[in-house]
Amino acid sequence: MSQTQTAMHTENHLGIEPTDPSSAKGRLLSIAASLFNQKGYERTTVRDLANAAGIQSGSLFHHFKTKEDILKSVMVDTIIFNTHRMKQEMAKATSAIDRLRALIRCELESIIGETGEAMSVLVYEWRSLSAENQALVLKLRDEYEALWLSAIKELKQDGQVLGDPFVLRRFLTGALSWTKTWYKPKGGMSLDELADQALMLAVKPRSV
Amino acid sequence: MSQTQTAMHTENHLGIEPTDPSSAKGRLLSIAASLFNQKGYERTTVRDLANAAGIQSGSLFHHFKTKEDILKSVMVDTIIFNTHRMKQEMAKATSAIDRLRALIRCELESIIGETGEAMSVLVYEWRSLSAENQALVLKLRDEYEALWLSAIKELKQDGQVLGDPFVLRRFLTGALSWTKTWYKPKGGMSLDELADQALMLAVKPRSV
DNA sequence: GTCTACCAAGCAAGCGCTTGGTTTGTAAAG
DNA sequence: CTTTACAAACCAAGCGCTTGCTTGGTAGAC
Repeated sequence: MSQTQTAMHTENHLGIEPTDPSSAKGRLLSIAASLFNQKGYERTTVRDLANAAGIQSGSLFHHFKTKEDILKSVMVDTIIFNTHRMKQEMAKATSAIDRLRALIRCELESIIGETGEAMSVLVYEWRSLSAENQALVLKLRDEYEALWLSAIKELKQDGQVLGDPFVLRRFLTGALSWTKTWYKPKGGMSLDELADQALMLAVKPRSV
Repeated sequence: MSQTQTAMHTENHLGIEPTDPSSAKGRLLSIAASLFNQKGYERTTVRDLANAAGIQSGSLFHHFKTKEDILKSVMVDTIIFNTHRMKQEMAKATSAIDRLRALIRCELESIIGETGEAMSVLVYEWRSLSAENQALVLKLRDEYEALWLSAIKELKQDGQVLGDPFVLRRFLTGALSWTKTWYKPKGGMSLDELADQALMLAVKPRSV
């Protein structure tokens, strides 16, 4: 099941290892993320996927049990990868507000950067998962969300944010994920500037 | 094409009339909105729709040219209806901040209230439209968005909002549409309280 | 007597997935 | 170095089913 893992130590609390991106399976997952993002999961056929990968449609089922298994793998890999990166960035920050800034930057990076297509799939193709796979993804998400809530609650205690931390996190989830539909890095605004505008939403003006 | 329209004057600047909700066609649209929202457009078959309506699948094509025509009608009707309501509420507001509050309340109402299922379809099933239908919906959306931008720009001139108005509107779009996934009216928070929390995001604290 | 709303039946195309067999990469055995 | 062994990766073909949609016809309303 698990191939030789020479690189990063990216295990999560459930003990699930991400797929090696340079393996054949990993290449298929990145193609799948791209197509699922462009056309949607249901509109993407196994023949589309195979065609983009340059193989026969039946050969996909050597790597994955079902089509849904491909979708699940895209989602799980993305969460694990981004949770890992976020933890690393959080550790570097020194103040409460820097921690929130790091979270916002990481989330924007994951949405707009290289894992962006997979992140969109994670948000938009949720309903196409079976109940069991939804539960699995949800469990992985919990770890990710816990990081956000602890950072916001810390700011709340310092009196630097208004309103309910849970509500604020959810507003931010929506606001940040939606950037995918309109933000273009070449449009004059850098990702850091975008992150600062988002931070402006969350935090009281006098404290920024 | 257009049946006798005794009720509301809900024409828009493109001259498209909404479907009468009490007609057979209108009933089908509300069923379609519900199923498209639950299962997604692609996963919903014409047989599912017909079954929920208590008719044969072929009979659907007496009312709509294609399956996509059903999706388009759901979306167009929803935009026209909500733009109309928003204009009415805007006219009642007396100050700039009240106008923004009215916009937020209207959008939340449209997302969480009776048209909520259709609004979700509008956001999530965008990709399933052909290019021509996407352009049509986009044109209707422009009128809706113009209302938002004028209200935010007015506040910006008074110095009551930070950051770029376009960016702020887009953050709000995401934040508000995302409420669909988590907000439950029975959970203790009223829609007005939710709207106030959203207003808190947009406007400087000292000005609320 | 025409029009709207519907039914019953089914077609052609496309779907996810299976099957049995072939190629390719790797590594120990001779 | 060559041979043998074996699993991983893939192909070619197609099965059984579901899909959106069409067709020719009928019941009831105004």
